[in-house]
Amino acid sequence: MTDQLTQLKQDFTEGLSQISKFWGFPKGMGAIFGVLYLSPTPLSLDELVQNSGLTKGAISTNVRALSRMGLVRLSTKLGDRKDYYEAETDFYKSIRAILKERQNNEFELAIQSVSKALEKLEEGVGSENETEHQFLLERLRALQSFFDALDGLVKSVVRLEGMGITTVEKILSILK
Amino acid sequence: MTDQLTQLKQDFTEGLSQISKFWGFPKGMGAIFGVLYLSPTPLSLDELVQNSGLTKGAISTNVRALSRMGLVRLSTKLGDRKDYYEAETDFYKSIRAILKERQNNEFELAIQSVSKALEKLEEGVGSENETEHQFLLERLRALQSFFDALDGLVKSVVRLEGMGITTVEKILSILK
DNA sequence: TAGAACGTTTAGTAAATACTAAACGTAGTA
DNA sequence: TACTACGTTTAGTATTTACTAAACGTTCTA
Repeated sequence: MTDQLTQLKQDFTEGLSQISKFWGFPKGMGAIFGVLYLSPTPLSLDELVQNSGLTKGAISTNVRALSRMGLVRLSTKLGDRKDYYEAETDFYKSIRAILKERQNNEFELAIQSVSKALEKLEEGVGSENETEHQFLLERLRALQSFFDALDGLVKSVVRLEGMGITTVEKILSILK
Repeated sequence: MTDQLTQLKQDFTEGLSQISKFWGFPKGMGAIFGVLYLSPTPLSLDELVQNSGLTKGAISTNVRALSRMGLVRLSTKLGDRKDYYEAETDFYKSIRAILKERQNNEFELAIQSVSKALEKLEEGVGSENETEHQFLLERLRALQSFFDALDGLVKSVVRLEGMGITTVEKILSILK
């Protein structure tokens, strides 16, 4: 392999590392995905060690996270007990998986914290000061309906089966 | 103010802190926004110190970031040299501002790293091995067109003037 | 049953990040 | 000019996070 090509691949995975970090994922996750995405064949854990510079442990945990998010698929060879990993190439599918993953964790909790507060207000907490009570009710209700809208959006994207470039184009046409 | 109400407010800002962290922003940013969002009147830096538990320095920098993202507005009183801050209540407006902010920074760079790699490939780097060269071209082109689609989406959202709940509903109707 | 070849888990460490405390700059005020 | 009231910047620190190295458990093989 030419040095230039090696360099190109390194730059690419470096770029993906940045993207990964940017979206709040570990840098290494991006790097691992990058290596897999540029590989024509599935790679074993040891091959990933060689190509990414990370150690087994790090790759083991990161690759598991990637699998959960649907960005990486596990494959095996008959008579070979190694695990092999390959990059998912349908990014729209991945988006759905990632949203689904996030939905269950922190996202739902965020919504709950608002509705919990709202509940208490409606039960009468703080109603001694009527104007403030009214103000808080208003604000929290507005926030809740915003979250509900987002939640609905996320849920319907997660449900979506045939999402792809045409879906994006349809949305674009709405946004004028 | 009742203890219950104080507690409710604290729980709420705690919740916003979590959300903030989740989306890759400092925890304190969420807390500051939470305090402002629950205040009927704009607050000064010192009032924020009292209500958020953070120090002046932290608030100064966080509030600036919030301003840039359009989540907080600065207001002043005549004959008073303090700065006063209030929460933006139009969240759709905020989304646009946040996307705009992010677009210019990391997001664009990510796209560039892909197209840079693609460029080199098309200039012939790595073409000694024809099948691999072809493979890499294919993969990078797919990734680039995905990024382009996202970029278009983000750009049109940023441009959007009257975004609101109806926009969300329109999109929902498309997603069936 | 012993050994080898795996992936996983853990304990410790390095690196990144957000904060505090205090110095600082600047602009109003006596 | 000196003093005060601000917001900002900086240097240092605490906390969090992601990683390494190594121990570990399990499964296959001789």
